[in-house]
Amino acid sequence: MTGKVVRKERATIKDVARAAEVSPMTVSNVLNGRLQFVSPATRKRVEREIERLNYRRSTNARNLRVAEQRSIGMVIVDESPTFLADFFTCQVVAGLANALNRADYTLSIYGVPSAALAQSMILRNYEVAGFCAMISGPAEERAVVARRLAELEQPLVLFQQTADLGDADVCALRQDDLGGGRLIGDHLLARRVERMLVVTPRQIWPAVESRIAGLRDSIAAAGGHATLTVLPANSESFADVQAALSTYLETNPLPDAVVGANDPIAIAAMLLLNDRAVRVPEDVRVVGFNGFDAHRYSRPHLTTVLSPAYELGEKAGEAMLQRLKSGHFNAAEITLPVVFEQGFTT
Amino acid sequence: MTGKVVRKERATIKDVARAAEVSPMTVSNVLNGRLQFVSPATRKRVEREIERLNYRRSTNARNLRVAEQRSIGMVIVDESPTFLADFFTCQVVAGLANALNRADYTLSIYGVPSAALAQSMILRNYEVAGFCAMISGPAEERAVVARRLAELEQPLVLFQQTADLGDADVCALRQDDLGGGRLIGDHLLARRVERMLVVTPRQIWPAVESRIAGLRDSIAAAGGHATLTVLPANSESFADVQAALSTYLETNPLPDAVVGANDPIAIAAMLLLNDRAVRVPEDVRVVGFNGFDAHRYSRPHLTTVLSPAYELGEKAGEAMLQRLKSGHFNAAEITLPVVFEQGFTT
DNA sequence: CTGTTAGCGCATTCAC
DNA sequence: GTGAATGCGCTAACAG
Repeated sequence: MTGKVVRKERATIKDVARAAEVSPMTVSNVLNGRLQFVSPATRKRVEREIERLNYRRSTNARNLRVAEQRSIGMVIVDESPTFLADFFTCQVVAGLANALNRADYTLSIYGVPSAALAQSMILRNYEVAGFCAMISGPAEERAVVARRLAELEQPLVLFQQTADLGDADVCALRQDDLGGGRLIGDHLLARRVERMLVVTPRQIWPAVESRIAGLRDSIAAAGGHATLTVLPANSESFADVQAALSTYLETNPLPDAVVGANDPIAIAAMLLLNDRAVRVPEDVRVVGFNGFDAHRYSRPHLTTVLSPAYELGEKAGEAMLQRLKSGHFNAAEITLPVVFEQGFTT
Repeated sequence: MTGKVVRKERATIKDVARAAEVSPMTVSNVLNGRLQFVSPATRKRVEREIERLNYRRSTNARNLRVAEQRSIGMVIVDESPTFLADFFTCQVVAGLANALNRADYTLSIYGVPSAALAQSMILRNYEVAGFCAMISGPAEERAVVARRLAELEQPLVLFQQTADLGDADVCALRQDDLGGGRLIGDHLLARRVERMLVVTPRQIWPAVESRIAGLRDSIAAAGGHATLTVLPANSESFADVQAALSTYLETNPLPDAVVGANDPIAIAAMLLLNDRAVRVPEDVRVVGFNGFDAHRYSRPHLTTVLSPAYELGEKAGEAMLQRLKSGHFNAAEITLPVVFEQGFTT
C-alpha cells in the first residue's frame, strides 16, 4: 500500500487535439479562453477530452514560449535553519502568498544561508518574474546580498531594508519603526517616566536602531530631560536578556520603564522583575515592540506597537504585480504605519 | 528613482558559447558539471563569459527538455484569506521549505478557497514534481479535495488527514493526537481529576476528535470512573469560547479540569475563570493542546502538548524527496510523536 | 472559425 | 574534447 510506481504518460495538447479531432491551436485557444475563435460545440468537445485524458498544460513549455513567468521568488537569507518559523517572517510570507495567489501568481520560497548565496550560481537557477527578499545579518553583509540580488536584473522588493542601490529596479518596503518608537516614547513620557532602559540584542538591526531613534526623538520633543540607556544583551534569548538585566540591576537603580527591543525581550525582562517582587506597572513600566494581533489574548498583555507584518507582505505582492504590469515600481520606498497597543504593563 | 523600465535581453547558452568561442554543447557541459568532457582552459573561459554576460539558465527550457521539475507545490485549501498566518501551518511550511531547499528543490505555495478548487482547471496549470496539501474544512469536503488532488496522478503528501485513497501515490502525515490525549488524560488523572470539561470548536476536526479519543482511552485505562463532558463553542474565537463556557457554568458546577482543544481555547477559558476569581490550578486545572516551543515564554505557561509542526513539514519534505528518488513512498502513513509540556496551570 | 508553420532555450545523440 | 542536428510542449502569426 505504498503507492503505485508507474507514472502514466501525461497527455499533451496534441493528444487532446487528436482525440477531439481538432488542431492543437484550437485546444490552445480553448485553454486560454480565446472563445471568440472557437465555436461552442468544438469547445465542449475539447473540454470533454481535456477532462477525460486528465490533461494538464506544461507551464514550462508555455512559459518558455511566451517568455513570461507566473511565479515570484521569495528569498530568505538567514543563517538559522528555522528562518521561516519566525512569526514576523511567517506573517510577511502569508500576506505575500495571498496577494500573489489572488492574481494567480505562485510564490516560490527559497531559503539560503548567506554564505551559500556568495556562490552566485545558486540564484542563477531560478526563473521567476521577480524576487522578494528578506535578509538578516549584519548591515554590511545585507548590503552585499541586496546588491547581488539586484544584479539579477529582475524586479526586486526588499523587506526592512533601505534601498541604496542606485536606480536599480527595486522597491524597499518597511514598517514605520521610527514612528513606533515615537509612539512608545510619548506614551511613557506622558506617564512621567524619567529614566528609560532599552534592552536590545547585541546585534543591532536597522529596525531596532529606528525604534531607538524614535524614542530619542520623542524625548527631545518633550524638552529632553528624560534619559535613555541602551542595554545590549548577548542575544535576544530569554536567558541572555535576563542575565543582562540582572547584571545591570546589580549596579544601577530600577529604571522607570523598561523598553524591550521586541516583545519577547520585554516579556523576559518583565518576568525577571516579577521574580524580584518588582510590581509592573506600579514600580516599573514595561513596553514591548513588534507585537502581533494574534498574541493579543496571551498574557501578559504587553503595551507594545503592533507590526503590520501581514500587510507588509500583501503590499509587497501588490507592488510587485503593479511593477510587472506597468514596467516600473510606482515608489522606490514604502513605509507602513504601526499601531500602538495599550496593554496592562504601563 | 523608480527603477529602470527596460529589461536587458537575457543571454542564452548560445550567446555564452559565441562569446567563449565554443559550441553551446560545451557550455551545457560546464553548466551541468560534466567536466570530464571539458578541458580546464575552456571551462575557465566559459565560466568567465557566464559571469560577464550575467547568464542565467532557463529552468523552463531545461525542465521541458529533461521532463523533470525541481519544485514541489504546497496547496493550502482554506476559506480564510489569512490561512498561512496560522502558526501551525506556518511552522509546517517552514519545515517543508527547509527540507526541500536543502535538496535544492523549491517550494511553491498555492492557497485556494475550496470552492475554487472545484473548478478543475486551477490545478491543471501548476507543474511541479509533487504536491503537499493541507486541507481545512468539514470532513466530507476535505475528502473531496484530497481525491481531486490524487487525480492529478502525482506524488502527494497529505497533512493531518487519513489517506483513504486506495493505492494512490499518497503519504499521510500527522502528529500523534491520540497519544497526546492520553498524555493529558494521564496527567490529569494522576492529579485526582474526576470531572473533565473539554471545550472544542463546534466544527470538530479529525485532530480534535483524536485528542478526545485519547482522553477517553486514558480514563478507560484508569478504571473509567472519571467523567468527560464535551462543550462545543460556536467557533474557537476568544469571545465564542468564553460565551460557551459562561453559559455552561450557569447550570453546571465547576469541573475539576478544563481541557482546551487547543491552546488559544484553553487561554480564553482560563482568563474567564480568572475573572470570576476561580484559582488556577488550585480550584480548576487548565490544560491546552497543540502548543509551540516558541510560545514557551509567554504567560500563562499552559500545561499542554507540544506540536511537532516544524518536524511535520520537514518529514513531509523528506518523504517527498525519497518518493521522487525511489519511485514510491516508503510508508503510506507516518505519525510523529507529540511532547508533553508541564506548565503552571495544573 | 480552424489549420499550418516556426521557434522559444536547452540537452541528448551521434558524429567528428 | 567538441560540434550539428533534433525535439521537448506550447503559442504567435498568418493562411485558409
